[in-house]
Amino acid sequence: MGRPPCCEKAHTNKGAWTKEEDQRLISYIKANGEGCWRSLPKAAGLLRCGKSCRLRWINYLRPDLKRGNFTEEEDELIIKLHGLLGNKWSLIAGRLPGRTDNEIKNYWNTHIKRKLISCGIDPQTHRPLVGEKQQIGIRATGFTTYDNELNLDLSISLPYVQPQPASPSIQAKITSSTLSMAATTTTTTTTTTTSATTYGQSVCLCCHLGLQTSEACKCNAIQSQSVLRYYATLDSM
DNA sequence: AAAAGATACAACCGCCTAAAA
DNA sequence: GTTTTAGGCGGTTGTATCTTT
Repeated sequence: MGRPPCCEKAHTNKGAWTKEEDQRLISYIKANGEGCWRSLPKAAGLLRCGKSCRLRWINYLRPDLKRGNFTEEEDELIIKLHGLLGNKWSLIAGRLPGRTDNEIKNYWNTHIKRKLISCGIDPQTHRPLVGEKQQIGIRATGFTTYDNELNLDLSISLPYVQPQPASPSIQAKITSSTLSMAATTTTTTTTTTTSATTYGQSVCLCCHLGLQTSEACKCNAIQSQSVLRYYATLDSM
């Protein structure tokens, strides 16, 4: 009973992929597209399990991968998204075209973590490390600055759509979205920054977390800054 | 120049959920 | 309804490469 396994574990290769294996995988997916990883290894003539093929393709072979160093903008966006989402690497990767969750996770652990710690910021909580407050700037809003390099100002927003007369059905759709984040990055915010009034009543992350009384709550000061912001409608709470 | 230590990242592991048998 | 696996995810490890001593 149950599904048969996709491969015999004893007869699958492990470890680093060879160029030949890569080539087989690429050719197969080019010809047949991504699909059933379960049947792919056999069909492509690979002695690998489907899971391994999927990982190799997604993290390394996909043609739309960016590779190369992360830009300052990407750094900043990762930090902001991490502050909002935590270790949800796949969600973070979804906001960085051409980057994979694995790549971002590695980058976070090897670069950004250290960068934050050196700034006196706890990489998990995004709050000042104990006894480090004097080393960093604390803005009047209550948000921390990273030696004036990074802005962790966070709020939640719905994806931007062209403003148009809202029909009742559209309004219903909009308000039913749950904590959907704006598809805006620091590289695209110049044209897609969403104001708090785009979809009616929205609240910032602080409100969402029940921290309305916090100094960090800036619901009333969200009008026109071209930084990444997130909003969620009250209906979605 | 060699050894030791630090860093970067590809790949694996284990867990969870949904789907197939 | 139950069992088993695929697919997806985050955490961790192994190892090649780089830097420091």
